[in-house]
Amino acid sequence: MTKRVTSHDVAKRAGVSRGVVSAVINGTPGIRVSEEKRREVIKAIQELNYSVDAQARSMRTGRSGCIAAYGNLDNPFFLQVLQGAQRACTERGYHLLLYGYNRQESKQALIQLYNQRRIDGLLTKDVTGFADEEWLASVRAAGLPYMSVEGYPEQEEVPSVLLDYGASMDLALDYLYGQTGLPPVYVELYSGSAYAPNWGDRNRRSAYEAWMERKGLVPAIWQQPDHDTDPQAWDEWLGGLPLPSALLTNWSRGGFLIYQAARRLGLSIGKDLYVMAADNTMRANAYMVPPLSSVEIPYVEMGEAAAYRLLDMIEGNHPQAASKIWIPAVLEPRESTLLAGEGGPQES
Amino acid sequence: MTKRVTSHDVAKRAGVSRGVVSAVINGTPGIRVSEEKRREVIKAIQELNYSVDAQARSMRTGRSGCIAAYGNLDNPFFLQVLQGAQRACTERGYHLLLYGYNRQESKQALIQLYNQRRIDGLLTKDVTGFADEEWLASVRAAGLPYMSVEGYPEQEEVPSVLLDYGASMDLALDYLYGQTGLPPVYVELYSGSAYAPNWGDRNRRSAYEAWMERKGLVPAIWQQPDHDTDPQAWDEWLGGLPLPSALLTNWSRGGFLIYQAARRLGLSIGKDLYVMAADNTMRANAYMVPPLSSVEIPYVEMGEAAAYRLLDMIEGNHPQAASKIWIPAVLEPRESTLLAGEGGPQES
DNA sequence: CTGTTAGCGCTTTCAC
DNA sequence: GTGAAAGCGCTAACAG
Repeated sequence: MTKRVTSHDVAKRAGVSRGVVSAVINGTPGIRVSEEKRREVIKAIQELNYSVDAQARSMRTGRSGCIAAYGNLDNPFFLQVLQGAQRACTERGYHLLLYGYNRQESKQALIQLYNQRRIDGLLTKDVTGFADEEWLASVRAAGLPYMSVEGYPEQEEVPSVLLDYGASMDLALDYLYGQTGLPPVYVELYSGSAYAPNWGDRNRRSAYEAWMERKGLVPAIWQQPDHDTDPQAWDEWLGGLPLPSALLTNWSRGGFLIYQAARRLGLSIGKDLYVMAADNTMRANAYMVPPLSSVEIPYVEMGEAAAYRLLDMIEGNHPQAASKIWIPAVLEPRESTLLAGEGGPQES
Repeated sequence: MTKRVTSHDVAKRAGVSRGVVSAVINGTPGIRVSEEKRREVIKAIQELNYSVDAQARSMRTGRSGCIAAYGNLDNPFFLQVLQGAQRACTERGYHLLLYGYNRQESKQALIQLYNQRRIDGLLTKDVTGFADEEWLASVRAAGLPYMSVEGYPEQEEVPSVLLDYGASMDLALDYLYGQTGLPPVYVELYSGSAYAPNWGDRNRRSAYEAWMERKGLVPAIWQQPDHDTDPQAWDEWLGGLPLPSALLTNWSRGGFLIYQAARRLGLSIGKDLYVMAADNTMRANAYMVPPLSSVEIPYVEMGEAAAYRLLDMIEGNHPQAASKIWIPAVLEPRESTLLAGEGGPQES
């Protein structure tokens, strides 16, 4: 193992002192260095193939240059958040550490990471509407710079990036109604055995009701559990609908269930039924047959926004503005809402 | 900002010297410390809420305790690889840094990371059959411990984790044939304008041919480009098939295209056509209607295996065994290959 | 404006 | 078996 090249070596080679080398590399504000010496230093760095030792620098400066992202690694959305965060980190010269739900390694371990000076800040991808006071208390006690994606919608003082679910419903409803002229029926799935909608779904539902009211239409909501689905109930309900009908479901899985029921009943999506989803949890909307229209949550953008804000907090640039960042949903029109004449499937 | 608690403080409080503190924390082999003092130290650590400064430790030891994972953040599979790698890191006390295809920040930057002592090793998720001699040369020159997932299948000396595509085809074909008793037709998609199958697809194809030959069946291969698909060609081909037929496609996207054509022709999957995919690139097989049977690549496991091996290399535990790790594919039977009587959709 | 120097907090060798 | 001390490589404060 050949000895490591240090700033000392560079200084010697360039005929300057180590402080100058450091100043050249870091562009230290208060330090002027003549053009000639600067060139010497750069030349020496290249000739010796010198790289700054990240650990030594971090030790000296007290900054690790890393932030951590924590989330559910089973959830494809988390990858998008990571992508956004990664982009932001690269641009700002930071590094991104990845942590996921693992065994029972609690979130407290993330705070340890900060105490160990391994990270300068933390970003978590939470489930919509998530909030945990105890966790917040730990974060504050540790002084850890922190951003949540999709968490803490109702705690104004907690920095987080949120999607405006109400606006996303309006977007979907305007589109669906504009396409079909049919009063949209809302298909609301819920998880677990009892109906207990999370923050996002509560917003969706009330946005639906408000939208219908504005149009002078009467809300029609069909509510079903996500698990242990009862095909017969779906068939009866769907069979009783006037044809054609326009359906908007809160989760993309609702689209899957509707497609299945339609298949059993011999109904055609895009002719008998127009279907749209208010999210893309399955990440499969584009692959359904026919592809399922939806409004989607731009997780990449959310991750990016969260990371930028977090880095601002770390570097003390945080504009004391509101701590919430609101991101708009994106409309993705696909075939499931195309009228037959518009390039939809030929029903021969 | 209150001053940081150091091992010095702990030592003072416990009435020992700093070396002892370090020995207690790290369980340093060559250093015996009396049970009493050990207890004192642990008590002091807790009372002072002391955490080791990761940077200082790394600086001293020359190990960052981090590895980097690099891959395409647009690709959901990469998340699975990450999940496996993360699991391995957690278990072995390492940390995982995430890097992705970004702007033109070339892979060379990853080698810089090693020169900066920011990482101890690198894992890349490559596309199947990927190989890049120039990159390998850089890696070797830097002495960077390195593992590839799915890359370098034909360079025995490059450590990588690979899927046995031949075996995966046998698995799929045995299942499909066992279910249906029909000679499987192979639907082979390729990307780009000219047919230039990658390593995985070459293996798949020859495995198909060999399997058919073993059964005394005559191979039937329908080859189509993945992009700019020609619906009419698909319709004509599919319409000319005897019914029922059993279809195996190399990519799950082939399933999508088959489903679309079937829909146009009014054919029913699970009755007229049995369909199966040899991978799950779209990550949507389970959400197709009906759900699409497939053999899938256990990327989580591959990521985990790669990370463990990489950590072994870093820590010098690498058993000089073969550098290739072969992982078997996993069969996922779903409705698209169920005979009608077996719980498939009721075709009323 | 440039050079010297004092640590950052830790581990590990070396005396005791 | 235990404690003291020498750095790891860097940056920033301070002299010159």
